Amino acid sequence: MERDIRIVIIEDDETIRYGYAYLVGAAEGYYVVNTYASYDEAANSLAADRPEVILLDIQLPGTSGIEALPKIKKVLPDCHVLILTVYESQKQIFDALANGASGYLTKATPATRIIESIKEVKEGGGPMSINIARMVISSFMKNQDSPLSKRETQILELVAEGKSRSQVAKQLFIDPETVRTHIKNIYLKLNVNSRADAIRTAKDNRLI
Amino acid sequence: MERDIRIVIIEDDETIRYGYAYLVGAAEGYYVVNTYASYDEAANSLAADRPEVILLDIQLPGTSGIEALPKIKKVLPDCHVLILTVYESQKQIFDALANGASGYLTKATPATRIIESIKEVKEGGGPMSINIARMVISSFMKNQDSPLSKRETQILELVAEGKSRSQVAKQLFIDPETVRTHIKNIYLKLNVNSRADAIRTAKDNRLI
DNA sequence: AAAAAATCCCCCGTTTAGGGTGATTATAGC
DNA sequence: GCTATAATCACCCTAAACGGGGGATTTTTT
Repeated sequence: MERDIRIVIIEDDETIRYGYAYLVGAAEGYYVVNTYASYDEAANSLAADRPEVILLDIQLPGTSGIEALPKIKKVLPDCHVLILTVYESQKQIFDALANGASGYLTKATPATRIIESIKEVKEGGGPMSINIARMVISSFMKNQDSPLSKRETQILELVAEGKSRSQVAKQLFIDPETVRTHIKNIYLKLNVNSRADAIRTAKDNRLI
Repeated sequence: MERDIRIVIIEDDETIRYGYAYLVGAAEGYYVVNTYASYDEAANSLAADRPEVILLDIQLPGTSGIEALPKIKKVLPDCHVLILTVYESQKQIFDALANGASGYLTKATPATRIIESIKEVKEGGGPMSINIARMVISSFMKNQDSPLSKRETQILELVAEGKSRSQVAKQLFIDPETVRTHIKNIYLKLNVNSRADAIRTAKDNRLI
């Protein structure tokens, strides 16, 4: 028979902390080693706890969840960390995953799903709602109703790569003067008068 | 009692197609309306099939899965599309999700997981392995051992925004000549001699 | 037929870029 | 203490690029 999965919960809200500890601890195959109200409180005991999975709140007093992540990974490199949060903000998700989190759960997630998720990350898979993935992707998608024509967009993209008129012209097999006219029109449409402003405006409105 | 979920499978490999059709069709609550070997073959019948979920192969003869996606979404806007593929290439995942796919399954995915996934996407959630998400994220992470100093990186980022020396200088409260020196050193380190080349090289190596 | 997009041309003056060569200061590593 | 790296500023130079005007043609789309 398999050993229980060792779990640590770091969450400042007492109700949620005890709730999770009870729910997860009651499930077969799961052992909640310890719970803490903050990372600072957990820091010295984590190594001794030897958790395989940590449920980590983002909003913590003192060291935030994001800040705690690399520290945790340092002492427990093989430990999987599941982030708990109320908000699904894009930046949070990015930061968490970039700092080594294994997954992301909102506090609305039902207990059964959390228990599933713990098992999944332990086995190498991972939970992640498609909505979160969509947010990531949407940040790459261009605005559908851009004031710029296709050609103008294409040229602005090259300009945003730092290319000069003549470099753009060569790449598109057109005259530098044509590139120039396009850039003039882009400036008119975006109401700017420099490359930097055009790039900034275009990026802000996701035209490029 | 609930209606069965109507499913269509589009997959050129006959073995896989029949295999999936059998496995999914045998599960309770799932009804495989039709199967096709290509999108071109399916195009005229899809509206009549009224599928709620489509399993769509990426590599198809004629119209590829990626090309088919927007067409499918046009006639069946509420239909969820799960992409089937052998390769987890970053570009494929991006394109698929950007074109409206609801999820992404590799062909190694066990049948039970596929059936789960169909239900999940139908109910609004979605399957997505954390590994895929990581690939997305990793494309944003900067190289840890960059040859560029912090200041150089910072300046190159501003240059990549189309800013001139004087604009960068103003923003960083330093002399344009200092900016220039930094840019020269960047060029040296990256072995380039133009802004466009520096930006390209830096982006290729994820320095910015 | 009208509008939008894409192409090219010439005027002008100002700014910028990039190569070369040098210096000072502070910080960090050996 | 010495050395390397980083960050700061200076002045030489030329050629290229930029942006504001003006106007024109052609193709595509509506």
